[in-house]
Amino acid sequence: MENRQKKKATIYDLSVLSGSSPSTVSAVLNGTWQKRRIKESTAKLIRGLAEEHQYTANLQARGLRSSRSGLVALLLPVHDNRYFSSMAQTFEAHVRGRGQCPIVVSACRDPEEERQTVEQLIAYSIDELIVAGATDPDGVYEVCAGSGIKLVNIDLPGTKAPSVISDNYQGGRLLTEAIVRHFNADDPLQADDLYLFGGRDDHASRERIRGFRAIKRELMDGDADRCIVPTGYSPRTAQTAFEQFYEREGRLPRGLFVNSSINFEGLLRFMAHHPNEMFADIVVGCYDYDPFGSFLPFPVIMIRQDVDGMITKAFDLMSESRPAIRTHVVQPELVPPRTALQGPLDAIKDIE
Amino acid sequence: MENRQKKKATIYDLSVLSGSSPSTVSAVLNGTWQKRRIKESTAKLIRGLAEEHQYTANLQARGLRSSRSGLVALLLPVHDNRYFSSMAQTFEAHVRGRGQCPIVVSACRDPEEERQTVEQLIAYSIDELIVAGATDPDGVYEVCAGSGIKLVNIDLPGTKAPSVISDNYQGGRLLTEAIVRHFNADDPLQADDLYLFGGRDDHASRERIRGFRAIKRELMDGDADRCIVPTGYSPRTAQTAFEQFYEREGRLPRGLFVNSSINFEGLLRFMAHHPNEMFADIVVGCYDYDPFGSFLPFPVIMIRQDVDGMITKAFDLMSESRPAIRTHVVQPELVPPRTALQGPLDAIKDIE
DNA sequence: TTGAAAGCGCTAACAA
DNA sequence: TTGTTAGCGCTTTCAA
Repeated sequence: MENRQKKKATIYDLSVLSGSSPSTVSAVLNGTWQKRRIKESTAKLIRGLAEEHQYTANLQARGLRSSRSGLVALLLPVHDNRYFSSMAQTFEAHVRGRGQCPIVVSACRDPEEERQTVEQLIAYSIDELIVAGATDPDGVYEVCAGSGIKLVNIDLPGTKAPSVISDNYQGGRLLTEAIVRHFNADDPLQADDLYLFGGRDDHASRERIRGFRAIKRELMDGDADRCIVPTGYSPRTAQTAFEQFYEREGRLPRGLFVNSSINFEGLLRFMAHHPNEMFADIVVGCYDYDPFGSFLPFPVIMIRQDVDGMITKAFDLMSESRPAIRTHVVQPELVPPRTALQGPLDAIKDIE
Repeated sequence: MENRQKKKATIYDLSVLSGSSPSTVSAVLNGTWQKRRIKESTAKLIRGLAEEHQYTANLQARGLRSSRSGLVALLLPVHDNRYFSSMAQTFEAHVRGRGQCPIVVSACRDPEEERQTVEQLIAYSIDELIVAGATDPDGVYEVCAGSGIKLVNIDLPGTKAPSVISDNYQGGRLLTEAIVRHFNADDPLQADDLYLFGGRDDHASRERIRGFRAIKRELMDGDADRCIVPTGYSPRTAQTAFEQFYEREGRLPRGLFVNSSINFEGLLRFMAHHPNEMFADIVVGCYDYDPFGSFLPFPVIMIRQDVDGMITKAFDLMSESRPAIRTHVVQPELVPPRTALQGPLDAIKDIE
């Protein structure tokens, strides 16, 4: 490591080298030089010097001075899940496209952690923030209030900032109906054989459950309000719920509405302890799309939320000066079994 | 929005309110007050005021002054994939545990984008950087050189900074052997019926291929060097490769070593156009674990890389003052079909 | 067309 | 035990 540990060049270094003042150098290097009517020749000289000395602006200094950082953050519940990871992927592309710097962090669905994390982000003077699937969006708002940050909720709505969410009611309907219709007319699914597992008491779950019930009422006899087992968003608790059901009934319901791919992983854990035959005549609907999930040995119908649509809408709202505090709804898409959809990775050019 | 848009409190505000000097306030609020022998009572007073006025430090200012930011970055090839998203999840937990602020960004496996992104991160004065699966780790090093940033490569090794990678040779052997042994002795897999698809000319692929060939030589007759189809890391190109093979041979190989879950998605796309029966007697080995992938209708054997082990090792190296420039190897794990492993999400406490 | 100078909020000598 | 002071590197009036 015989590298010159020499410090990074600053505008002062360039100012000395070029014989101009720091402010001139600054203007040239941050693009405001046209406005300052700086001579093309000085500009060129300075740019050359900057190149030669590998100048890069100190963004902390710039941010401190201008109280904006160029940082745009996405706050996720978790990374490790195809819904949110595709959201991160899409988000990054958008932010890069606007010439800003994307940063993605997760807060584990813990309201306190959400607030603390956002507080940190604010301390770094991030300019804009998209909060996805927050447990307490309004709590996050409070933290942001007065900081001048642009805030949009996504996936789960808040009441203090504009929100963009999926049409979970419609999605719930679509998915439930697809499950029901997947059974043959000669052996139709009964209402008490169609269960919803997963989710919790949040807006998305409530809406999906509402859709689930509505379809049950429209298409089936029997009590539409039963057969709902919230488990929270965790594989473990979902697994437990499936185990308990199985313990009690000696089998699984034939129709299964699983309220997120995370909960679906609970079903995988259950499957690991039981032979494939047990799932021979089961139909699963999963709210959220996972390409591998779509090809399991039983029919899996999925809902893909329009992540790109939601992110796009969120940035539209960001760029409004004073967006209305309302909730925008984006339509999700039904995905039949054995379907491999294109994803955000397909937008990336292949290497080699 | 009748919120006071009043500016955030600074140490000067608190200095006035408390009657102490800014430096005292600063010391109290950043933990160096013990060292400065500040009276417990003044400290308490100041902390009270800070609380009351919701003071939070301006981290840009602190970073500018101290030329460290508290930011620790992870550079990923892509987000949208269970290997890297679990890496992000694990990384965040580690960084949070050290009281720093994690930020995760992706660079699409593009060497130029990798360098530019890192340059930006440096401009924000990040303190430490983990570069995962970089196409050009040494290029990234060059950008970091002289910036004082701690750098560790992970997943794919470099020659200029310490690296932590999986034992891809051993993993390749494990996986290949498991595929071969999955076939019955009365109808064993032939060498020309065992193909490796995916990957490209990087260290990981080369090592896996070396393991693949070694096992072929040890366990099978025939040419061990054939049957290798690199496709790059993209679903699309992998799909094309499968299609072309099928076009040519009228079937798929019975033994399939797929060089990453991303390439496995290419196989999914192929599957979407062909009936399940075509895959009836196929055995797939996938280098990388995906819980849903493990339960597909044919036997899928997977390799799970020890993400937590690698991240832990990486941070160990970071904390060494001058770590040796060498490559540390971590053992991956073979995952039999139909296995639902615990992941980083399981470390998160369940809500509700 | 350019320069001088103030200051963003914080830290860390050095004084007192 | 605490205050004074000088910047960190940049932007941005205001003057020239």
